[in-house]
Amino acid sequence: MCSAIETDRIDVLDRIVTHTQIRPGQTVFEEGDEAKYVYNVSRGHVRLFKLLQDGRRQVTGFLAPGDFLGLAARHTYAYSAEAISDADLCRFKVGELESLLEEMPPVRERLYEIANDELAAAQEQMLCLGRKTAKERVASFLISQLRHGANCGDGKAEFDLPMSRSDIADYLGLTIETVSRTFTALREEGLIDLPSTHRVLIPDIATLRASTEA
Amino acid sequence: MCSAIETDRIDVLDRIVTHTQIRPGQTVFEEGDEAKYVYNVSRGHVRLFKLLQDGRRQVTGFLAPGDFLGLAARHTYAYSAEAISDADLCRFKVGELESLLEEMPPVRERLYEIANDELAAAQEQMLCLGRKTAKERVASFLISQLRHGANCGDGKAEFDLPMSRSDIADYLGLTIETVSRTFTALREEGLIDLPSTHRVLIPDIATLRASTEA
DNA sequence: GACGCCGGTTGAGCGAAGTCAACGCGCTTC
DNA sequence: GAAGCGCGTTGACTTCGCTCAACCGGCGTC
Repeated sequence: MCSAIETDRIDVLDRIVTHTQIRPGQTVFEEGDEAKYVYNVSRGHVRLFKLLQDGRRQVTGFLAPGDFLGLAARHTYAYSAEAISDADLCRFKVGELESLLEEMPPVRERLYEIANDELAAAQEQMLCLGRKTAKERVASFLISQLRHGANCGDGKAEFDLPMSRSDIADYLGLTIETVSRTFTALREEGLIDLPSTHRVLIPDIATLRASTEA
Repeated sequence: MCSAIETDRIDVLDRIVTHTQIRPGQTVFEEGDEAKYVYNVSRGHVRLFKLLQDGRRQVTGFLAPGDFLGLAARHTYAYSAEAISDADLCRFKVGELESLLEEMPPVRERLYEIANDELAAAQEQMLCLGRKTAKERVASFLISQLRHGANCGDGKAEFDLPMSRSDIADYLGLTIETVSRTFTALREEGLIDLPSTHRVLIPDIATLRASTEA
């Protein structure tokens, strides 16, 4: 648990951490809530999203075990967070984490790097949303999910997609129907296989990557 | 110059800063370049963008005087940067800035806040690109540009747009033609006025803000 | 085991934004 | 001051992804 912190510091962390369990669809926090806590996902998956008044939703990211949640918050959270599946979270009070960081500059450094990676991912996603076609977006999404899942040697990979088609659609700025149709099209082209609804097999990663642009 | 740093530290900064001038369209750095420098804009405007192989472009942000450039970079820059107009930049070597920060924790804190604000802006932009209509995107863009320009009391505001229609289009994930048509439509609805191509007057900020969503 | 529900897929038609093309206007150049 | 050019606007037509609707299959309930 809380695997991003060096294991020899676990004892120190135990002083300030609380473990919580949440059920699918349950809210961790909502956009605009006072940012009192930072979380780390130890089990399950979480979606981050923003809403418009009329209900349109933009999913800004998905979290897997090991990922942090609420790090970038200043004062209030800039997005809402909900569990996709059953999930376990480690919760830190922002203030206590802060004083812990005083003692451990390398950890602060690491958190800064994480924030930078998040920013780079956000910019990549802007490119996707602003300038890519539906097919390119879905291909990009699958490639980006690769790191999380088991990548089985040579050019192949097979892994689970823990989120629903609706989550994927709201992440890619598309509709459910377009996501579904695009999955089908990629399958018919032999770029992917879908052993079951939430499982993807990529027979040749390089070929799929080639269809993420141009 | 370098106005984001407290003025009583200017003497320290002078030790490590280099001033550079660039012309419109000139490149500051390109995506993938080794991230040796951090910059601060002291005059003019800069655009940040990513390209796809076939030339499609996504502008990820615009910088105004006082804004930092290259802060979030790790190892290599994640985007390219070009001057929009004639611009003056302060340039710091990353390593030297780093050691300066060791002496000045509050400045590091400030840079961290800036990075977080950037991330929040990126997420807001994802919402825009993924889920808003052309009209909502243009209205959101105009509202976001408000802070930079002179805001003349009551509900009114008037300011310059330093970037071209093409830059705006690539920022909003639209075409030049759609941006132009949308400006015209907003003007015909009385939501904005366009005294000249690069100047905007917002007669009632609240009304325009209302058309940024729903 | 029949029923209802939910998530996903597929089909038909539509519409917002893109494409292609013409045109206007201000600036620079000669 | 005529010519050329870049940028912006406008118009006509096309298209990609959306909307609306039907349908399918797995799963939980009674």
